[in-house]
Amino acid sequence: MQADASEQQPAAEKATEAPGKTLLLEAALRLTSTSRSLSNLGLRELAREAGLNPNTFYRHFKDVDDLGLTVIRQISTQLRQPLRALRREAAERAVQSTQASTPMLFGIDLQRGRRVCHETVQLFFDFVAQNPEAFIIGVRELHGASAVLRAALQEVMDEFGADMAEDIIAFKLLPDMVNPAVVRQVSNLISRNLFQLSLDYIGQPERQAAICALAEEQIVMLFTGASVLQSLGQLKLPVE
Amino acid sequence: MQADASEQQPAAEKATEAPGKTLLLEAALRLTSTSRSLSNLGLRELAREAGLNPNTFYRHFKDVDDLGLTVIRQISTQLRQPLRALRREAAERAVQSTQASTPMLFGIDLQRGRRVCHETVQLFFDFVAQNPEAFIIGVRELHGASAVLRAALQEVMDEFGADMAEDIIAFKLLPDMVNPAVVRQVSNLISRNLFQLSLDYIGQPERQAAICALAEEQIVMLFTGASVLQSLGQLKLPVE
DNA sequence: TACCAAGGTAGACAAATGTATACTCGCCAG
DNA sequence: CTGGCGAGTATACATTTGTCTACCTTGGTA
Repeated sequence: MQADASEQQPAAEKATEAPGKTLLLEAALRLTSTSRSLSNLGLRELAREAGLNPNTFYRHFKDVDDLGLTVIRQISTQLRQPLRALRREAAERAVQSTQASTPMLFGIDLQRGRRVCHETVQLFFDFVAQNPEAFIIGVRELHGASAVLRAALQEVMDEFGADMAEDIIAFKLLPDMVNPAVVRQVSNLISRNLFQLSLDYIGQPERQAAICALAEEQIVMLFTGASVLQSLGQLKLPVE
Repeated sequence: MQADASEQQPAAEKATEAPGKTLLLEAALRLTSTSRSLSNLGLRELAREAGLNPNTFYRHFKDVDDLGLTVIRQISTQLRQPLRALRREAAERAVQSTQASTPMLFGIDLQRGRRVCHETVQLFFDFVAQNPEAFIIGVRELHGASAVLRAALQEVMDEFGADMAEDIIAFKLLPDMVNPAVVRQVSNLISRNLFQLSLDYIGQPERQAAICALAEEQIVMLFTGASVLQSLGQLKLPVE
């Protein structure tokens, strides 16, 4: 705790990280996305994959769980803002091509909703294709054997859901009358589902178009259902 | 096949299997639902947990993956028919208490739908509470590290989804006009989601009521959305 | 100049793992 | 009675793993 500002910045950037640490983290990504699961990769195997001495591990991590947490944090920051940015881009792109005709239905503009949805899903899966390991690890460890990692990833997923809910409200993709709590609920469901679908997308390249379409339909269904039910006063609010 | 009276079943009615095999399978259930994941439990640890000699493993299984597949098959037969039976029970129970007033909406009977949904979800989560390990393992290995187990479980999940779709059509829970392919799609989504929620249900006993309600709302939303969109001709059919 | 800490390596060791070979026991058929 | 067979055990061994202690290298700083 002193005025040494040259390095060691907590949550800023990973500007100057030890090369070994980076190598280990990359090795973890490689191994986990193929053979192993984060919770159970040996530190020796890890070092081997990274081309380092086993003991180097101890210089940077305490546990394997410690490394796991680091990976998850890294993934979180790697995905979160880009996903938001991408959503904004999609929304603007869709709004931009708006015509005058707006046949409303229970307070929802179907045409526009579909367009936003289409763009968003498109960009989302492009993004998935560019960061496959992150998604594989994310979904895998979300239900993995390690309680610590599960909890951490659960939190990350919640953040993603919250982001999405915020954006939905900001862009008025659902009618104003829909309760924010319901929006959050829908968002959580959608983001969970999108992450699951991302694995299919990665694993079955021949079905990519179908998967996109599927995701789109599901989202539109949920939005429609929520709007209709809300406008009929048939929606029970999520308790606590 | 024959009336051999000499029976030995410890806790479950496993026809006439070698006691060691049963012990090993039970041990696998115990270990997997807590600490480990099917894909990576050692056969020695397994034998230890079962109170057996390590080599006994080889008498019954070739690999750990072999054992994994056995466990999955066992889980599948353990869940599939009971789940269907439970759904029928719920449907009948809900239909039985039907009054005359049936305010239709886009071809869907909201009141009745809600009742069936409520009963089904209720019974489903009761069932989850009675077979926690099966659900934990199911969801965990569905995204686990072993490709073989993943594929096997994916197939199981598809069967569940197909069952559900059949029942939805048989019980006319969605209007006839809704395309069967769409029904299947909705069913898959719902069953995926229910399995995910089952983990929350198991892991957070204090939120059980909330989770039930959540599941219910989500299902109703999807059904409503599908019906409304279909009746407006706004549903794109899933390709291929 | 000397120092020192961070990053990385080397070697060693007990423990655990997967697997092979060989043994035991109870059972039913001939 | 005997021989084979399914199920379980005992022992052994090479490999792999996590972890400890000690050493080397580098760049910055007092």
